[in-house]
Amino acid sequence: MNDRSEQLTIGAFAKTAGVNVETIRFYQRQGLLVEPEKPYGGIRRYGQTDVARLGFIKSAQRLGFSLDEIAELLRLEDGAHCGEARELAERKLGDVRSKLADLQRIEAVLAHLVAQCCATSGEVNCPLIASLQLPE
Amino acid sequence: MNDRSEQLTIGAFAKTAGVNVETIRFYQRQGLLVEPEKPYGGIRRYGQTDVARLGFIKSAQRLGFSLDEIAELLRLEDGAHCGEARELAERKLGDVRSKLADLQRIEAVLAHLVAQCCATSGEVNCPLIASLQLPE
DNA sequence: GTTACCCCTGTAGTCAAGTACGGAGTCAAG
DNA sequence: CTTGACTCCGTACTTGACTACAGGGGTAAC
Repeated sequence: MNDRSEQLTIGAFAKTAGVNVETIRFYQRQGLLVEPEKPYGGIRRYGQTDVARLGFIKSAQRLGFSLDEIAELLRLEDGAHCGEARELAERKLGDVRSKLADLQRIEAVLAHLVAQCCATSGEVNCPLIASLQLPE
Repeated sequence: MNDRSEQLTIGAFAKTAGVNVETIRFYQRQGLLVEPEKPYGGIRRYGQTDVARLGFIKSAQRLGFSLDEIAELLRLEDGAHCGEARELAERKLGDVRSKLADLQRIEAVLAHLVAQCCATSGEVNCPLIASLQLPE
């Protein structure tokens, strides 16, 4: 896109993204982030697309995606062939939707719990657990 | 409740819940599951409430809750005092809602991607990443 | 020109969450 | 009353995801 934004050293990149420098190197080794080529004897530089990509990794991770799964998600953009990408996307979409359903159930129960708490005191068995026989 | 259901050996319990026996023992050590007291020189038995509880643990885990967080959630039922429980529940509710928002964003983008894939071929930069500058 | 700060590469250590295993005991079937 | 499957308990190993560190080098400011 615009080369102008390729300003950040790895340290600045890490700070911007709120992660450890070592984490970036680790992701590079895992193939989640690309190491920009470095100028002769010089220092690698990072830009906004890298920051965005790392932000995405961290977000997906908070939702329980493993690094391997995230790598798959990322491969959707990194030029995977069309059919393959679509299939992958559909599978992930299924995953995501079932996670959504789980979370919504938990949300409902927690909200209920907050509302009911201190209101009822006769009940003993937790609605949280009771309502969470989720299908695998 | 009904003692009749306390039938399962740890092996049967594990099979029912779809986990490894060792995982159950591990959760007991971590305080996520209670070890039922065992009859003199005998074998411990597990019931439906244990199965449900374990199911809950696994569900919460798939959503990215750590075992420590799950332990907190479980403590909501296990006789935490009311105010404390409510506070915890509210905090978790916040977590859950932000996870929901993240997931919904991912869902939208994936769905879009599946729909668009093979339809457009001029675009290069991934909407997935572009749309996922989530606030921490 | 040396001090401070950051970069590069590689290897090793940590922490959470299991998973495996060895040795002894239990229990039901044949 | 022994055999096979299972339980109990403890300890050790593994995997995923970092995190730290050692040893070497560049560059910019003083």
